[in-house]
Amino acid sequence: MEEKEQEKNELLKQREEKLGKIIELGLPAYPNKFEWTQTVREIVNAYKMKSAEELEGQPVAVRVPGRIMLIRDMGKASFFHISDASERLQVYVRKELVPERDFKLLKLLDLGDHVGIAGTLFRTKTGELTVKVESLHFLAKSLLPLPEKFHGLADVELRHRRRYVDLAVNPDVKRIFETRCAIIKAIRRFLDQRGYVEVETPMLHPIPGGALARPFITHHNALDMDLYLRIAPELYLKRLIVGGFDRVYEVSRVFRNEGVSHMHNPEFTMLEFYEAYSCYTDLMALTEEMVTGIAQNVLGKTELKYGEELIPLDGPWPRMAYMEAIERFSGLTRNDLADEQKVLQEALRWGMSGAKTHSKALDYLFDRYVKPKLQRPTYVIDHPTSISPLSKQHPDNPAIVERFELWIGGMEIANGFSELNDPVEQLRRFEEQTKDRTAGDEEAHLVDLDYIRALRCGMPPTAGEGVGIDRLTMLLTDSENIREIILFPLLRPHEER
RNA sequence: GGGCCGUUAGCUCAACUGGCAGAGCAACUGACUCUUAAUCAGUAGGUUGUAGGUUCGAUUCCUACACGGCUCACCA
Repeated sequence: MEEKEQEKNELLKQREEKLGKIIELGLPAYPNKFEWTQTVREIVNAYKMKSAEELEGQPVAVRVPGRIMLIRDMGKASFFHISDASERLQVYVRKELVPERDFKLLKLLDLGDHVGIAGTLFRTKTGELTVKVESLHFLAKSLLPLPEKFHGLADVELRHRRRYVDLAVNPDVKRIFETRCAIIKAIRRFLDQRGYVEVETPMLHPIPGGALARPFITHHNALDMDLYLRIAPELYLKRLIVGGFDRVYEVSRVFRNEGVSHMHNPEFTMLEFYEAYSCYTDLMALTEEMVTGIAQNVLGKTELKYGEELIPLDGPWPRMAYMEAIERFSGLTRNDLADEQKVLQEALRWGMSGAKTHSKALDYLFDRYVKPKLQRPTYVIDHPTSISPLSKQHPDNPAIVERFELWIGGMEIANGFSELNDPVEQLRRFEEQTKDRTAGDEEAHLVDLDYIRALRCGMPPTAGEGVGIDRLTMLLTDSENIREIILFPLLRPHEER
């Protein structure tokens, strides 16, 4: 059994032997520190435009760490590339130019090893920016080989299971996550400038609320109580509005115990923000400014390429009432849509499963007919009250609410509304939801009596909004699968071999 | 959860109708002091996802299972 293991890991054994020889050279196996002055990316950015003559006239000394990605050994001289997972830099080692021990070290290096390079910049005769090495420093060994230098790691499953390898060999992957970071930073900057306060509210909820979704259940031992991983921070943020934080936001993880797909990961990141003394039209204007601002900031332009589509973000973004949108794209008349039987039939014809209510069936038709058409930024507004238990009704029509969804590239990017602040009406809505739940709708909202108490204390007129950071990132990085923009997406565990 | 497709060397992929499991890269040995996926000569590397079945013989056909991709259903 053990012999078999050893045979299996021949590549591992070879590299362990090389590490042994490196130790024999008197070098530490895992040194603590390399004093560096520049990163690979800094060097490439700063000197990529400098000519050979400029580099020769004013020699640039560098000390740069990196991982070996490619070796071209020619006996008494050797070229290799080091990488910081963003950029690559060529390095040239010549036997007569480095200490004897460094040259011996060179022969013991493998693809994937971390090294520190000290030397000066020059250009080879083919024009590539290169470091002429004066000393070579061993930093850490890669005992397992990196994937092939040309194709890299292509297997999607392995890329996501072993993100560390994916990142190391595929520079575009690191770029996507840098863009994700830039998006979140731009959002914070945008809201901070407008007087928003960033807050943190509980992730462990005694009553899950703020969205229509099934929660994850967990348990607190000392208190012996079940808790739910939050499905939305909404109800806590509005409690803060009651308390006098007029503008709050939270960027954080929410958890929904639903299916997994190219658009859904069980944990994902939401921005939610609430602003007192505003209504939903104010937030539509704000969102337009924020999203175009982020695109400008992150991409340097306001036109997106998403899959086959070219999507200009220029405003003003059209607003389309929910019922009118269904009418327009389904070809059904207003009277048809008012007829519960007709709507149910139409939805079942499309493949809706199980018994559903009139409004659920309408929403189904919306997904089927309208959603794919909403490539350019569009606000769908004024949803039915029955599917919006936390939104405020129109003053002149209680059947619909002051709500909007922002659709771009066929994806729902944001959802906002004027917040319902009437505790009596809110309790009535919760009780409606309870009926749905009794009828078998596991996603229906639960009654949160403490939230009702908060509303009774008086919440000012307020508008609030949630933005799916993952979807926004997909849009801005032209990613079709949510797993491309989540570092460690949920996967079934796989037996290690 | 349903349907379709996939899983072969460390990585990327071949293998016709069932007939000795192959290449490139990586690795190893050697040559090479400006290379660009360096080149040249040689070597080694496999329980073909797992478990059964059919067959003289299975990477190939059948069944089940595991994991993944696409898609449909539900959700953001």
